[in-house]
Amino acid sequence: MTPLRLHDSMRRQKVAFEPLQPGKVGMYVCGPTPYAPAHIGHAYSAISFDTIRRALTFLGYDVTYVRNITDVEDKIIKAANEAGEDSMALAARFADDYNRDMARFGVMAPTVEPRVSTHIAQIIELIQKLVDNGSAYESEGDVYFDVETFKPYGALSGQSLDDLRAGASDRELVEKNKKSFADFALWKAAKPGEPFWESPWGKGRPGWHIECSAMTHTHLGDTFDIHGGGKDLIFPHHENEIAQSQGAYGTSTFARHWMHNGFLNFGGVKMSKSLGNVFGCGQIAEAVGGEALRFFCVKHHYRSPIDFEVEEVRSPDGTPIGVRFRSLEAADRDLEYFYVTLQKIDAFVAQGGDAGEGPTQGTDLVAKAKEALADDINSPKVMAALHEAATHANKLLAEGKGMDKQVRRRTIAQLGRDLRTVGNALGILQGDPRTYLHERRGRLVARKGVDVAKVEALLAERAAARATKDFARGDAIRGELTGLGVELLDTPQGTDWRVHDDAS
RNA sequence: GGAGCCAUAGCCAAGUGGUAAGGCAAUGGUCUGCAAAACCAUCAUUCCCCGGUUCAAAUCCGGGUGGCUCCUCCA
Repeated sequence: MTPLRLHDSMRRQKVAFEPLQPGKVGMYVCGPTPYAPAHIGHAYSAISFDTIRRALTFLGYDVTYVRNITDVEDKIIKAANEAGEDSMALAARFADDYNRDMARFGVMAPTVEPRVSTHIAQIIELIQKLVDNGSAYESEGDVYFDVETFKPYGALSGQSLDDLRAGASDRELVEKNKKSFADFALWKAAKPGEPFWESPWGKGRPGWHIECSAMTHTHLGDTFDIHGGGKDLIFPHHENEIAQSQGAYGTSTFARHWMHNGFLNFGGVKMSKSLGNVFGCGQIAEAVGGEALRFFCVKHHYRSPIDFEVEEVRSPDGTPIGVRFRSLEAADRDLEYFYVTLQKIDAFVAQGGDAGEGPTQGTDLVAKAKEALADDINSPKVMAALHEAATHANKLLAEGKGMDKQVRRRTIAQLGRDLRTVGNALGILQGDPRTYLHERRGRLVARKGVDVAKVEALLAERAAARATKDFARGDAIRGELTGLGVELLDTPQGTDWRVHDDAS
C-alpha cells in the first residue's frame, strides 16, 4: 500500500496518515440539511469528499464512508411550515433530490447515510451522559453544553474563548438562559408547531451539532480516522462536535484526522443568496452536463478556494435571460478531448483485437496517479498524468513508426484501461464515449441554436457532391455549415459533425 | 476588534529549500483533395512588492500591498 500523507486541519500541516486498523479507513463527512433543492455549493463539497473517498479506495484502503442527513433542523421546520407540509416528509423529499443530483456528478452513495430522525435515542443517550458528568446543564427545557468545562475548546479553529467573547460582544449579548455566551444547545424544548420527541427534559428535539457526535459514535466508534466537511463548518460546528464527543468519551477520542475543503467562489466572492449567485444542480447539469462540474472540481486541489466564472446573458434590450458557466464550459471542452481519445482507443481495440500479455511502453499512469493521490490527494497532478497518457495514446494511434506492432497494440489497449481506472479514482471518464459526445453535441446545439435538420440536409448534399468529386461544391457547403457554427469531420467511415465550441 | 487563507504566463492551475508539472489560448509545422480532430515545436531567466536567512528561496523569516473567509444561517 502506498504510504499516504494528508493535510490535517488540527495540526495545520500534512502528516503521515495512519488508520486505526491497517488498510481500513473510517470516514465521516457532514452531509446536507435538506430543506431546498441542492445547489452547486453542496455539490462541490460532496464531490470533494467523494473524490477523497475514491482516491483512498484506489490507493488500496477499505473505506467506510458515513455521510449524514440532518433531517431535523430549524430551516427544515420553517420551510415545512411555510409550505404546509410535514417537516419529515419535506426533508425526505429534498434528501432524495439531493442524492439524485449528486449522482449526476458521479458522487457515490455513502456506505451509511444516517439521519437524525432515526438516531434520536442515541442522541438522548449522549446528552444524558454529558449532563451526568457535568458537561451540560438543563435550562427551561433546553440542554446546553457548558463550554467552560471543556478546556481544549477552540483548538481546531485556533480561537480562544476570550477571542470569541470579544467578537460576540460586538453583536449579540449573552442569552439569558445560558451560563455563558459560547454555550450551545444540545437539546431544544419544543415550541408549538414543531416536531418533537419525548426526552428526560421534556418534549423537544436535538440541537444542530449533537447529531454528528451521536452518529460518529454509533457508526464509527469513539475514535475514528477521518472527519471531513466544508471549511465553513470548522467553527462552530466541528469545534462543538469535538467538545461534545470528547466531553462524553474522553479527550483522546473522536477524529484522528480533520479534512476541510475550500470554498467555491464566484468572481472572488463567496456564493450567497443575497448576491444572487446560487445555482442549482439541475441548472448546471442541463447547461454543461454533470461530468463537466466533476471534471472542473478535480482539476483543482480540494483545499484551494475555487473560483467559478459565471456570465450573465442579456437579450438586446438588456433583460437578463440566462447565465453562461464559462469555467464549466472550458472543463467540458477539456473533457471532450478525453472522450474522443477513449472513443478512438475503443475503436482501435475492437478492430485490432487483444494483443495479449507482454511488454508495453510508457504505461506508468497508474503509478503516477497513486503517487500524486498519496500526497494529500493531489488530483490536479493526476490530471496532468491523464493528459500525458492520452497524448501518448493519440500519438500511437496516429502512427506506430519504429515500434513493435504487438507492443503498440498492447500499449494502446493498456492506456485505454488505465485512463478509465485512474478516471475512476477521480470520478470521471466512466461514461460511454459515444453517449457523452452525443449528449455534449445536444447541449451545444441547444446553446447555439443550431438547426439540426438543416445541417443534415446540407450534409447529405455535400456527400452527394463529393461522391461525384465535385469538391468545389463540397467546400462551398462546408463553408455554409461553418457559418452555421458546425464543423465537419471527414473520416474513412463517413462524415460526422460537431458544433464549433470556441468559448464565444 | 479577534482568527485564518490566498497572490505562479493572456487565462485556468500544480509545485512549500535544490534551480518553474499540466491544460486552455496563441504562433509555426506534420497529416488532409480542402478542413476538423490528432500529433510535433515555440510560448514564465521567473513565481504581488521590499528587506533578511542560506552555497541555494516561488518555497523559510520580517515588513508591506491587494483579494477572500470565519467569529451570524450558510457547503
